[in-house]
Amino acid sequence: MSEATVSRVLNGVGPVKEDTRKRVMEAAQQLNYVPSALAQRFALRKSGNLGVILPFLPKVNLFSTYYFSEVLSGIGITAKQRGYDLLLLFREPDEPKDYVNLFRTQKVDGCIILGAQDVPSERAVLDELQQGQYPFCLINQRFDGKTFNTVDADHRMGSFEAVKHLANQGCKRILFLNGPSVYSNSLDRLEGYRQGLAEMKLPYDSSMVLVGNYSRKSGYNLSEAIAWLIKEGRIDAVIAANDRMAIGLLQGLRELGLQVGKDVALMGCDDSDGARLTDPPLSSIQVPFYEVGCMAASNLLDVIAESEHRSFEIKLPVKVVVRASSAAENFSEA
Amino acid sequence: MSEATVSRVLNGVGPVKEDTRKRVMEAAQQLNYVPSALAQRFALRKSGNLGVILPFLPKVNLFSTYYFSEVLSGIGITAKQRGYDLLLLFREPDEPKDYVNLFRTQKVDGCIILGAQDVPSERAVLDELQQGQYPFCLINQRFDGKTFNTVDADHRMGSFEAVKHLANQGCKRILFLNGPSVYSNSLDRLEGYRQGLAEMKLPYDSSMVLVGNYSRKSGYNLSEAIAWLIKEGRIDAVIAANDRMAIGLLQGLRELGLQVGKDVALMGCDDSDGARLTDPPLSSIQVPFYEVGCMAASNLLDVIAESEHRSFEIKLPVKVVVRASSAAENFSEA
DNA sequence: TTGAAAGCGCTAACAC
DNA sequence: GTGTTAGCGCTTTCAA
Repeated sequence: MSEATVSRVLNGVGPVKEDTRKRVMEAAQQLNYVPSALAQRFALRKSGNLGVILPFLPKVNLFSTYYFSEVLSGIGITAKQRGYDLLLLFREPDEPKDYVNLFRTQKVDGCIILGAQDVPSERAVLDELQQGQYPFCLINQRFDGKTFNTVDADHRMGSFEAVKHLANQGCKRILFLNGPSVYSNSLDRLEGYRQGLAEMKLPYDSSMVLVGNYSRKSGYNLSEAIAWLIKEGRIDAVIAANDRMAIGLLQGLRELGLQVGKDVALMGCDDSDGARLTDPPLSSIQVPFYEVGCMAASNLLDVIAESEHRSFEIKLPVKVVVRASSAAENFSEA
Repeated sequence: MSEATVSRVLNGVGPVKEDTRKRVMEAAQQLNYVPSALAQRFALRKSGNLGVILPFLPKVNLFSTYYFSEVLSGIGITAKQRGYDLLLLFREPDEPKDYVNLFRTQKVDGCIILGAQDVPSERAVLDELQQGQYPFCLINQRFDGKTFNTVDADHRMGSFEAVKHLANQGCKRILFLNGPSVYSNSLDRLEGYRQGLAEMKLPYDSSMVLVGNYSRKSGYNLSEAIAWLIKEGRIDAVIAANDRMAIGLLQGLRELGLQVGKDVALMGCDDSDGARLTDPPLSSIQVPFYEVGCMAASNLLDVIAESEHRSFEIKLPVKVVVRASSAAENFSEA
């Protein structure tokens, strides 16, 4: 029996007589034979790997581990179903981001980039990828003026709905604690916030937007300033652009003698694990991170399989999750 | 110039005249040439991949994402430094755990297994790996009677010190809320707890050990029973075998009108992100998960490189972190 | 110090 | 339907 026949049987391609098929299968069983993925992939000139690029996470995680685990699981499960392996790539602070070499060395057939920032160096590298026709997909980050493949959540709608929710609870002056604008998230959320204020006919001025860096500490550090605004009656609600900042703020406000959910309404974004742990529990915007991961992997693998140059920009819906930190019955204004 | 020479230059092996070395390097630069890792690995019959096997995580994470991110980062950074790529392998509930095929198909040169359980099927598969001389390493899990490569934290010492700490705060009757015994962690922690009680001459009887499943919910569900014990004066402190259960318990006790840190002292284990988010903040046992990951990767890669059959069992120290949930000045007993 | 050539374990034309 | 053969892009003997 020839090598080629065995290959045909094991890959289920080409015409094979049922009888020989059986004999091959039996022999393989007997000899305990499994084909070498290494050799297969070499012969096919395809790595069979989907690369996932993680941003550098300093000791104090600016990104929540929750976010990454969810997205990663989504990608991992989807890739697996489609016969791909997941290559996890950790970025380090100093090193140049030569995503292109990942492809040129044939380590990956496609890659998904997490935590990208809208800065010139990143734009340059992504342009290079696109010019090389290397399949890649960004998660949770858009680049204005570019048509990179993206899977994102509808963050604009999220803060829009958050404002509406707070307004319906009786809040009149809502502060927005945003994150850095290198993340398109931040811009989207800000836009939704302003649209929400307009929709609900609530006042806005630029002093009602503060900026942190998405860390818990940055929320905590702003708590004095925010406590003052609350005590002065200048604001009666806060939306933070992620849960971590909201939690930091909540802890800071408590230390300053203010009760979140009573003296002020508070909402986070992401609906991470932590939102359920605080006292009071934190209202938040639920983002389907797992599905984001699935969509990214699935669409990217489609592109790879079809080797067409279709591109995609997917936006998944989010949902307001109301908990005690913003429930009307709790706070004085209502 | 021959193929062989180029190979020698790029890999820095064999004798090469400095002049030709330069010419090769320049040419490579000019042609923008990078060798195909795929072909290299095929020729060398080494995948260049370190596999990391993740346990199946159902929707409600029994394992904390914190734990995995830390361990994974440690593994990832170490592997990268040593020229290895990380292959992330998600287990799924039904599928057979055929770790051996990972090696036979040459997808990995070694693998690190997270979240292994001491159950017959897992033992069988690990035995198979060992008999096949395939290099692997367990994280945070020992198997009695086996000499598998392991990197673990000194969980026994952790709960031993936790008991001592609580005793020093004036606690006299300490309940232990353990996790399932398929994890060697749980057994180690139980042992440390009992040794600690003995050391501090505190009473023990089997009714002082309860068992949850490491989820927040399981801690929450036991809060009624535990509240009763507290109100009866039967216990004045609780050590939970992980933070998640401790946090669930804390939330449950609060709902039942008990103040943790005042009516009862509480400690968790793992010192996860969540320990800082609760009110009061949770005392816990800090485990160097990042270092655990580094050690596992580094030792396993040594074994692979030396292709000797050395085996290792490493135990890293832990540290009690005291926060308000167990601080003497807060609670009535002191 | 360099080049020629064999071979790693598969797949895919192509011929039978 | 099945076998023959030529690669895939490297590394590594061996000879020069």
